Amino acid sequence: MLEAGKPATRLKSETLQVLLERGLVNQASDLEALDARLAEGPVTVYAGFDATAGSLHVGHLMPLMAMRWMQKLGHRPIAVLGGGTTQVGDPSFRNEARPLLNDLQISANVAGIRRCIDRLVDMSGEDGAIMVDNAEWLTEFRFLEFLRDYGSQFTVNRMVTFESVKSRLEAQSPLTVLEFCYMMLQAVDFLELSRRYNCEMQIGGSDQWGNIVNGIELGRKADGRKLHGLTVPLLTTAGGAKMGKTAAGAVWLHPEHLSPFGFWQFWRNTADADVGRFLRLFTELPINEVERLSLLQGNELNEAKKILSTQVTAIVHGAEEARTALEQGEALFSGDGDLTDPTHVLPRECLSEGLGLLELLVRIGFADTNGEARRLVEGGGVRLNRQVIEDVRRQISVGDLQAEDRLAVAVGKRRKALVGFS
RNA sequence: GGAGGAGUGCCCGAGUGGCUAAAGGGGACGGACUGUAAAUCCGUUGGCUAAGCCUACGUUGGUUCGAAUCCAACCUCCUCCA
Repeated sequence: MLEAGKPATRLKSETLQVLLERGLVNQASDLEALDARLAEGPVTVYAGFDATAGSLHVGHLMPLMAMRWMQKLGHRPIAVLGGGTTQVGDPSFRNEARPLLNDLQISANVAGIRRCIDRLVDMSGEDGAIMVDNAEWLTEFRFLEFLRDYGSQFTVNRMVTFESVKSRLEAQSPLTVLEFCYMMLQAVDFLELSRRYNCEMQIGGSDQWGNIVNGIELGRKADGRKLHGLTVPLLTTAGGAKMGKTAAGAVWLHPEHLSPFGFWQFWRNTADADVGRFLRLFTELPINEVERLSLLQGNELNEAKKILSTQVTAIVHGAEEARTALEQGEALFSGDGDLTDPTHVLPRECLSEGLGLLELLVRIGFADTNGEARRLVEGGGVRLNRQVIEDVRRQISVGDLQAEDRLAVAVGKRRKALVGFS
């Protein structure tokens, strides 16, 4: 295992040096061979994304950043959408089977994910990145044909040794043949991509190690090709916790799942101890700049957090959105600023019909239930137009509206909304 | 196949007939402090039209005025034996 950020002087390839320096390397199948290959010239590299949700989240940013760096350095990325593999469900490190998604959900999810990836790798031009859906080939196989061609290349003996399925087997929790075959499918993906696009390298999360290794072995057995694998580290906080959750849920990359401002806020709230590492991982600032920012202390570190937030938001949502988010953040948190554009719009009629404070909080998503809203109010965490309200029976009326019929609602220090009525 | 043990709220875990919407811890959220950080302290943490009602301790039935707690069957997991 390699240590992130450690300058690797013995490496020949710039690519691997950059990835290491950025902290994007967890383990590699054959580091020296990979280094030699990368030093030789451009390679085609792929990472796969299963369509289990309508958006990718911050965890997926790691392999995507690795692909961006590689593209910058002249390599060609392929983003593989798991339209086929999602029909099976990856059992890696899971203690029970995932609920299976139907075709409709999968294709909707594929569309959302496509949109996320689109922003992160450059698809333009002849040498641009490629996006493919593995349903393209996986759905074409006939069962007997598949078993004969590929089933013969895998032994169950070997397959059960993988850490990713071990705990499931040891716990005697049922692992269906369907799920068990997932690793074969991902291996076939790699083989297929090597044949179609001359793809020689796969990047994935550390939980993908077993699946990647299977692909490498299949490439060697079936075609006698030398394929390479690289995993990125698991995204954790300095506290060691798995990362990517906020009060509002997962940190999604798709703007319809999480607003660019919400995304910016997530990064703005990074713990001090994580700033340096995150700047390295999720921005493209030169490494000496990253180091300079990491050395800031105390209050000054907040500047680094803003830079981090704005940089990452720019990569995921675009420079324009990032600037807006930064401005919003500044306005909202430096003194008496308020949001300028409504974040939610409710029909005007609900005012005359009688809109309770609790209902309002639920409607704008600041609470899941009336009970939760009640607790927030009782705890003194709710403000209307910057006034703390502790009356749970408070009704919202026309008199509460400020200029342009707007109502500023805030919960806690960080959740703020501007509700418009029309 | 035989014997024993276990399944509790988001997670871990106490609870062996009424005082139990269920101890304690973690997490999460709110408050104080601060730097939109960490640490610390305080509070909250099933739902509802909140007085009251409803739903909850693997599942389904049963005993009882009353069950997370007792009984039966079933499901799942763990340990030991074959």
